[in-house]
Order: sequence, then structure tokens, then C-alpha cells
Amino acid sequence: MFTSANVSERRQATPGLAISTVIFALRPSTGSGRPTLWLPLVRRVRQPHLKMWALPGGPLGHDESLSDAAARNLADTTGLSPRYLEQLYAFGGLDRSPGQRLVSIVYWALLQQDIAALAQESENVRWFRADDLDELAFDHNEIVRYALWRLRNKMEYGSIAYNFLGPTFTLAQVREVYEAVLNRPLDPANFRRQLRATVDIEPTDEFLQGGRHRPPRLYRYTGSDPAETPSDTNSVPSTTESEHRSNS
Amino acid sequence: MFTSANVSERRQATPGLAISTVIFALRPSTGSGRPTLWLPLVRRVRQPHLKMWALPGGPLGHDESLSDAAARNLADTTGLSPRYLEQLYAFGGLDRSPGQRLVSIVYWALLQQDIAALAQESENVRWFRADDLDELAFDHNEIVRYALWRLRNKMEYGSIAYNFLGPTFTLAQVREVYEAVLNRPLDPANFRRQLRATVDIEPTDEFLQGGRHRPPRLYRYTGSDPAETPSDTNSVPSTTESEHRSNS
DNA sequence: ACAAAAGTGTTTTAACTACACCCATGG
DNA sequence: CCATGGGTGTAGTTAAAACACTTTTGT
Repeated sequence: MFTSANVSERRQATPGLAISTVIFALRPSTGSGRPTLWLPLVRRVRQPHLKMWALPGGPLGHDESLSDAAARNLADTTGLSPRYLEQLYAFGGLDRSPGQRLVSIVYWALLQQDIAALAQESENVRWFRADDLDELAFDHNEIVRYALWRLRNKMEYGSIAYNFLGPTFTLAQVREVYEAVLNRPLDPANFRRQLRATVDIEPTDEFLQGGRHRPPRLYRYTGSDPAETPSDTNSVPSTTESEHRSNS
Repeated sequence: MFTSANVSERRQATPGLAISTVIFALRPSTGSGRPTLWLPLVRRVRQPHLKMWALPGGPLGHDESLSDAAARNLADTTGLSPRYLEQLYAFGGLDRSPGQRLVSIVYWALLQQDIAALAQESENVRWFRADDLDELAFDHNEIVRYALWRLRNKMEYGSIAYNFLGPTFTLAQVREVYEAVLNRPLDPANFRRQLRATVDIEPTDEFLQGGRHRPPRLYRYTGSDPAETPSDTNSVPSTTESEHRSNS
């Protein structure tokens, strides 16, 4: 994954540059059927940290933007393309990687729930619960922890939840997403109202059939969808979600 | 500033990597005495974009962390050290720089008001009003715009305002900072209360003398001060300011 | 008809806005 | 003593939390 060069030499003119991606998806937990947060990791096939699990990543191609590289990580490991993709942070600590100095620009991605179910798994690609991970290669545990924090944070005033869902969904499904990510129960009544207050959602004429009870109405998200980190070709992140604490 | 190598060859194994820094400081505006937002730029002394103004920056040293490099940018241009320093974003668009492909990891910094007044200026280093800049080199206009957005955003629920101020300050000074950054007037009465509600501030026994009117009380900031982007040596940003929209 | 989720209404609480008002000091 | 910024009080508004309640379906 990472071009790890000859171990031993550390003083080098240019530090290595790699792109890695934290890929989140909601999948039914093994115990209860409730959806929980998972992410795919790849087993390292070379030194350093041979055979340990690590975030998918690799060097930056000459002709791809940073986000393109991240999307390629995702395609290479899962065969899928992300519903949501945003830069997380650039990690450049001196001792992140034994051997060559390595700077990693890390992205994080969200996959649509039903599509994520199609993700390929193999001997060297496996899904893990985001909450309790074993020891990963490099500083990847810390990176995942930070990505989780960002996800939860963004969840609280964002419209990113819909990126886990298909084109239509019930309000209860949205709530399930929130509960899975934030890891706590939410009041259905209040949650519904808050969502409806957000104008970015609109009811359809359809209802989800096949449930055990009263069929819930299906809704559709109407916000400008991948409105995050848009003009990445021009390299500037978007400035959506302006929080306000106005005064006077 | 930027290692701009031989123009002409673009296909190269490793893209160039540079660190740049957006440095904000509050200085008295030329017109009114009111403080406004300024930032120092450096004039480019080589191609590309010769003689244009640009963000201070340079290559990453072998032995310095990303934030160290940003702090060094700051010291090289202003002779000062930042009160606040945080990673902004990694810019890696394909056409940011004519010639070699260049990835810039950009930091942003805040300077303490009175210390910023000591900053060196020269033929090739000059301060500009953050709000109306001429055309800068590379994509630096966009970068500054994004940094401004982040600053204003963070201002609204953060404790970063104190980084513009000295160890003690009046509440009106804090308000001046907010007004300068957010660019709108704030109600003094309500502002005071909101600040006091934030427990991170504590009154001293002293009062600021020499004003034209009733002497205002001086306060001290008590929050964990540079609590942002702390363990950068270990490369992981901090997870302070958790916003909450709790539910149930 | 009954269980359970879908969906609505209502009370309480907290936070913020707007603005009137008093206080203390320099001129 | 008066102009001005420092500082306090308070009514009105808005949003959210808590929870009781009604509706609609499958079994």
C-alpha cells in the first residue's frame, strides 16, 4: 500500500506522500439486527507492519486530484464508489512510519447502506466494527478515532446522514442512522419534527410496505447532494453548514 | 518560497510538498481606529508568479512536524511566534502551480494583538487587509477565503478569540475582536452575558485605567489555552469544541 | 382486538434577543 | 453636570426536551 522504500535511510529530501481513506458504512450488527458503523481495512502485504490491518491507501497519482486518489482507494478495496467524500486531515508526524518520513493526507467517505452490502471481501480486505478495533498499522487507530469524532460531530448539524441511505427512506431509517452513529437512542417524536424543520427533506406519496405495522411514509432528500468538498479539482473545500450564534 | 523546479516537466514520480500559513492578526484599521483583520504576505522572488504577493510558505524540513514548519514560516516572515496554530486544509489540485505538481498543506495562525504590532515589514513582506486582497499568486486567494470562513466559523462557538488578546482584557476588547472578525456589531449587554456564561473566563481585581469613561474590569482567560491541534508530534488533531444538538 | 410503530399535541424549560435602565468616570 | 461607555434587569420570542396521546397497519 504505502511506498515504504528502503528501511534505514531517514534523511531524505522529500518526505513520502500518500493518500488514505477511512470508509464508513452502516451494516447490520452481528448480534441485534440494528445497523452499526463498520469500516473496511486491508491487510498489509509488505513491511513495515506486515500482516497488520491498515486503512486503504497509496501514493498520489500524477494525474489525479487528492479526492480522486481517495476515491480510487475506495474502488480498489471495495469495488464501490463513495456517496460522500471529504478531506479529513493531513498527518505528518515524524515517527508515523518506520523508515522513510511519510505524510498522509487522509480522506473519509460514507457509503450508501444497501450498496455497502455489495462490498467485496477477501483474505486481505475485511470489515470491522468502527467502535472496537484491534491494533492497526502506523497511527491508523488515532486516525480512525479522529474520523469517528468528525463524523459524529458533523452528524449533529449536518445533512450527511442521507449519504448512508438510498434515494427514498423513512424517517425511522434516518433515526436509525443517527442512533447508530451517535450511539444513543433518540426520541422519535422530537426527531421527526427536527428533520421536518430542516427544509432539505420532502415527503413522497409512497409508503414502505411489508413492515409488521403501520406503513411509514417515504421521504426524499432535496438538498444539493454532494455539496461537500466540491471544487476539489480547483482544490478548495466547500463552505457549507454555517453555524450561527448570532447576537443582536 | 516554493521549490518550483524545472518548468516544463510535469510527469514526475512524487508531487512537490510545501507548507504554507495564513497568518491573521488584528490591527487598527487605517481609517477608523477600530481593529480589523490583517495578514502578512510575501512577495515572490522567483518564477512562477514572480513579484506577486503570496502566502508565506516553503518546503517541509526533514526533522520538523507539519506544525513546526508552519511556525517556522511565521517566524521567517514576521519574526514572531503564533499564539494559535491549526491545520487548515491540504490543497492538491492538478493545476495549482505551473510547472511541477504541488501539494500544499496549509495552516492558519492567530497572533496576539499587541505582539503583532511588532511584526517586521520590509520590501518583500507587507500586511494587507484580509477582506480585500488583490490577486495573489497560485490559488492563494481561495485559500485565504477559506481560512477566513474557518476563522469566522470557529469564532462562533470557540474560545479562539482570546488568542488575539493579551493575558488580561476587558469584555469590550473581546467584543471588538468578535466584531472585527465577524464584521457586524454585537449587542454589548448580551455579549457580556454570553461570555460570562462560558466558564472559561474569570474577573480579576484590576480595572483598565486611562479610558475616557468608567474604567472597565479586566478579565483573564482560564481555558486550556493552546488546546487545539495539540499532539501534532503524534500527528493527531485535537477534538475540542464538541457541538451538541442532543435529543431525548 | 391487540400489539406496536407511525405520527400529533402539549407542557415545561432553557437560551437568546431587544431594549430600558442604572452606574461611574473624565471632561 | 453631562456625555459616554460599563454594567444590570427584564419581557418577549424561539427552540428543544419530555411525554401523553391518537392513528394505522399486520397478525
